[in-house]
Amino acid sequence: MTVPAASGLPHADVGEDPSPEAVQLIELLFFAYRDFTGDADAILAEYGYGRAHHRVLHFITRYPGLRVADLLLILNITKQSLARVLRQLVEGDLVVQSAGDTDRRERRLHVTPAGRALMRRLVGAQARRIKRATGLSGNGADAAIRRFLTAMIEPETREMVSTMLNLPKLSKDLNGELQP
Amino acid sequence: MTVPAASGLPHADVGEDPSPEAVQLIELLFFAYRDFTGDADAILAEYGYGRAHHRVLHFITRYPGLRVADLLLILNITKQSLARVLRQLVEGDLVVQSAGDTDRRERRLHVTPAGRALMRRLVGAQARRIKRATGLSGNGADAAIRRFLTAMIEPETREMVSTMLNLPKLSKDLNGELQP
DNA sequence: CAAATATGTCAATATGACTGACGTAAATTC
DNA sequence: GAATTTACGTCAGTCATATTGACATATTTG
Repeated sequence: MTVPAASGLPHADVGEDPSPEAVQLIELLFFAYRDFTGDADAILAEYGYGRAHHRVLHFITRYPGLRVADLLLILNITKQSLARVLRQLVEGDLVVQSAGDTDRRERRLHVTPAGRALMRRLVGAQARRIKRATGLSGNGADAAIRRFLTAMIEPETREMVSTMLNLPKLSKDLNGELQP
Repeated sequence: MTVPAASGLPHADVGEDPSPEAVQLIELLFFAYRDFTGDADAILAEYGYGRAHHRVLHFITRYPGLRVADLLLILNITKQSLARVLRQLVEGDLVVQSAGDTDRRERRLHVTPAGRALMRRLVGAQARRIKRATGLSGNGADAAIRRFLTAMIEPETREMVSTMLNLPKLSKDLNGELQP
């Protein structure tokens, strides 16, 4: 398989110096990510939701018992931005909130069966595309791709992602929930 | 190097079935793309531009002499959406328009020196991140990553990207411009 | 009890996208 | 040469997602 953006566009020209390989990857990332999110967008549109809802639903599904503050850290948005999306998910009965066990100010977030059903559809669509892509990428490509994407993440963010659920407070609580 | 999202989050849970590897890549894609665009966002903010301007500037830089219609196809947006962004780029003297040689209805788009300067900064920042990431991904990872990202693109889009500048009309005109 | 924390909410604003309708100039077709 | 099509622009209204800033409420903690 050849690389479209290169094979088809012999006369491309980006400034002076920058490495053509990097520029190629910049374009591939743009198109790949756009179509990747497109899978989910189409499904979400049926429900009247958008990407923001997807992201929230995803992380609540992935890390049940997540608090609002955790979501804000993960998504890197303001609570005002989150509020509307989260309210709609709760109103749509995809997510439920409950006061924290030890700290009743906290709103622990959980996905309802309906939310799980939607997530299955979304993950299904996106996983299908990813499976196809990794399948076409050759043997052992999987690890290389994971390393690449991981290295693309801002070190700070990377650390946040990896350590977030290990933070004393959150980890303690989550373990309590997940290993009862 | 380990994979944060996996190593740090042993208790993750997404629905029932979906392959953990795919789910992991879904998350990595989210964070990787967010931080990747973040590089450019920070620079663009200095100029009062946004991602939309970046995309337009990128493709005009990459394919000089592009027509408005081509941009609409590439970006998959409406002309009304493009109009404001393009107008701002022209007003900001980053892009110039000129009537087509053979068809004077066309607006052939070109980047000005100022536009090139901005693009150099943007590409520089993004290329740096990509270089770092590919560098950390091991030998031969480059090809695997390109194949993966290419395969992630919707086949239709993929074809569009690869053939667009080979279309009789555009290819002819562009060749005339690029190989005078 | 006072202070800090977790969350919610009101209000105003920006960006980037959309639909629909209409206009204009130039090329193409009959 | 008139009619149609094409390339592009523009006006108007809307929506989704995000922002900043200010303030409210409940609960925990020192």
